Amino acid sequence: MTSTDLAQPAQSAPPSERRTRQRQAISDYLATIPAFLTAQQIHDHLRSAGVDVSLPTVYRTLAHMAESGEVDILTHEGQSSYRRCSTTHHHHLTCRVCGRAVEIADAPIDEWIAALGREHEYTDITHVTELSGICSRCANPQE
Amino acid sequence: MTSTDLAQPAQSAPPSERRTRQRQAISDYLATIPAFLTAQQIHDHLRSAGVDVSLPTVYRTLAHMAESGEVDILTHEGQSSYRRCSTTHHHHLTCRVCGRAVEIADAPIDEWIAALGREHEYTDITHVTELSGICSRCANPQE
DNA sequence: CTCTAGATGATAATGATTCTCATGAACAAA
DNA sequence: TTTGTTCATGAGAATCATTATCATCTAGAG
Repeated sequence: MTSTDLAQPAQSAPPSERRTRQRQAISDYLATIPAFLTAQQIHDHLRSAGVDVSLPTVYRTLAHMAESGEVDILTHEGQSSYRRCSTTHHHHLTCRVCGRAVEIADAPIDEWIAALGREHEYTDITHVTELSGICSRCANPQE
Repeated sequence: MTSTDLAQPAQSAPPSERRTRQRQAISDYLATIPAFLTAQQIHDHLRSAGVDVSLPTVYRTLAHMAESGEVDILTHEGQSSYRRCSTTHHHHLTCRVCGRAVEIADAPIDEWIAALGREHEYTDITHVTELSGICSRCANPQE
């Protein structure tokens, strides 16, 4: 942590990111699910699908994926949920019943935010917007 | 919850809400602070100000106040923070450095949301928007 | 095949929040 | 003012998601 850290050979090594059975399984599973899931739910599914993976590994993998932008994190009542996502800035409209979510671009908000920044003299503004509703499928179950 | 709820004697008893020393102290303190504070922070302040109050009571009181709309709850990294607020629907622009927050009305967003609902066939949409930035005071500390 | 850094699993630790339950105190009524 | 009912409080334990520890394993380079 001092300025005399060992001189790394050419700074060449971005922490290697090994492809393991567990990471592959988690990533594959998320690729098929369009809803937000908790680490527990992901773990439960993989176990019942015969994939032997520990809960800490699920958390560690999700943390990695979140860091690299592969998943979004949504926090609700003190619990985090995860969902694969695109990498551009966007929001989610999540169904409160089934968890199905659609991604929403945020163009109209950006202008509004820029104006607020000027008005209140805040700089470097970031925003988190989460939308939830009832999707058509859950609103009309018998259709 | 059904249409045959018990006929309350004149519907006269809204759970009584006693005014206690502890609740008064918490409420008074929040009235003076324009930033989001954790239950811990509130508890610490009150204790060091000589108010004898337990942490569970702080949590209980904040829960009551949140239910009645007297405070807003902001969740960050699994921790909740609380701040007195006005009762109309609004958002916050919070300083990432000092926590100072300003309330923002949300008019422009409502229309956008209504349009999204129609487009994706989601009904009954609610939204949470949190904005954070750097306030002018923290951006220019020596001024 | 060997080597080694990074990955994993079992387990314990952490930390915010909530619950339990015996005791204390508002406040309405006498 | 005194009493009685009921809600509020405090101390401590319980919960529960998440993270840390550490010995063991393994992907992938050479």
